[in-house]
Amino acid sequence: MNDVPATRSGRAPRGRAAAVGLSREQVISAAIAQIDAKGLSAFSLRELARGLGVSPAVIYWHVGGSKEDLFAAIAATITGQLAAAQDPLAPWTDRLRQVFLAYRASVHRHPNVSPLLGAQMKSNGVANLDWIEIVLAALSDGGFQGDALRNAFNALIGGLCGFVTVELAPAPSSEDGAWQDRVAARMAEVDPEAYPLTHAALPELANRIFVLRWQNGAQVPYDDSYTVLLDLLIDGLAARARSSATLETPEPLHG
Amino acid sequence: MNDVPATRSGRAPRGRAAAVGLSREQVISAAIAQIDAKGLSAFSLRELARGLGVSPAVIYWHVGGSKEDLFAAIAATITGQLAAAQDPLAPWTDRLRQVFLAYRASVHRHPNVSPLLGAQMKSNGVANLDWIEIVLAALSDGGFQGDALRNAFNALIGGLCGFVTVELAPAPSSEDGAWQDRVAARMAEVDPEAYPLTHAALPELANRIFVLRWQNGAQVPYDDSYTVLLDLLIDGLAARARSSATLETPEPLHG
DNA sequence: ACCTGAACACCGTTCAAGT
DNA sequence: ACCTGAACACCGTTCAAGT
Repeated sequence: MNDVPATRSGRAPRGRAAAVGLSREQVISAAIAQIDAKGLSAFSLRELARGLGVSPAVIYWHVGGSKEDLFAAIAATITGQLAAAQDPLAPWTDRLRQVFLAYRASVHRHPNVSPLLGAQMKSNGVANLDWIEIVLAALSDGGFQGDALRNAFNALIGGLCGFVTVELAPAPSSEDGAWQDRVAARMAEVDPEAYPLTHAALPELANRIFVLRWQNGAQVPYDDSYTVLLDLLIDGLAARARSSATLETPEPLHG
Repeated sequence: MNDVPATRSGRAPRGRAAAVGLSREQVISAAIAQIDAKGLSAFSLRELARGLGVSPAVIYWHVGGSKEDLFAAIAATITGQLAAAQDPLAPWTDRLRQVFLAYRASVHRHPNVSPLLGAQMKSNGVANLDWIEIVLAALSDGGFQGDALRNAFNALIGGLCGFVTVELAPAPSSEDGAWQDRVAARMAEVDPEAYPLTHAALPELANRIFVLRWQNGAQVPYDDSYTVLLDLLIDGLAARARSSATLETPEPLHG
């Protein structure tokens, strides 16, 4: 509603503070920058403070609580602008498609942050209401109510956000060539008698399917697989919506 | 093939070692037990060593490398028996259903370990080949080849394993009632003007859908939502399989 | 209001040394 | 072969104290 204050209190900093002049937003975006650069496992509050040229205690003052709170704030920042790229006049199926394509795109902009989104509930809890409202509205327009609405919502969020989480699961400490080599070597040794299909698929699928890969979705993105998943879900929901006027207990006709 | 050795070398331990007599398997299952009991964030190698009454260095000796290697071993243990409950004579759609129901069930047996499965690639890499072979064989029987096979495989694994990962995403440090209260309070304050559908859905959906919840799938499991996701995917794949004899470049008719 | 500096109780990992 | 004990370089978090 009002101007975003540059400092936590909204007043101009004075004295020694002016020389540092840190805001909560700056702390958060510095944290994102460090995670982008070095990976989540290399990130620490002390390293963040060092990068900002500041005492470790400062982080706590600005962001409050604990490391978990900072992570939650980061997650909220990244999923904060999902509602923007949304055409409210499009058919409900298209709106779902848009929103979940936007979700994946925004996570791919900061792949190292990904574990904070799908795999930590505290970050989940902050997620913005606009996004939820869009998904609920679309499903509602599709005729989903009650249990059917709940299950459709969960299947979409769980399946699609989950896909992105798995896609961007961090590999062992960045640039650990030894691990990549070992994975590749193990794949070369797959027994063609015991695992004929896996063996046959390897030349074409190695490093391009989950489980049989040594790089994650930041290096080898799964765009078309995600599209297939999205289509399967949305087409399936649309088919169910068509097949029954109301998907849950129908309203009484004269009530 | 041969007997599982009680010690790393396969020989009986002598001297001081006999009094401790630790095996790699014992270390791993002790680790799983501790994670089950206290959660992944409370787990540490030193705490594990303390629980075993042993020096921290022992863990490294048995499991090799680093904490990541122990985590990978834990993941492999948990996903290790997926192939067992499998009926190879069932239709390919049923085989897929069985395997992914078994996957979720086995992760739910150790919900606190869940982040190691979906959200860490090193654990992924070890996953057992039997499982992959089953999924590839089923899809192959369904007629999928080439890119269609790859995308179907990724959509299934990413969507379904991802769902379970999100479902079991750990909540803030166990028993943090303050956080749960704050989430519940925030939900009660949702503006009915700005978010009409979210507001209307809250009484029925609070704590039963992703994002708007304060407990994870270990306390509030999403069985039916998972079933819906599984049906959407398998039914969708079956429909695509029917609609085209071969899904990829067809074999020449007289080759 | 915003920041420093020191302190506390922990980590993961390595390595010489024991038996 | 298997284990101990000590050591190193780090953490997250808190708190009195400064301006």
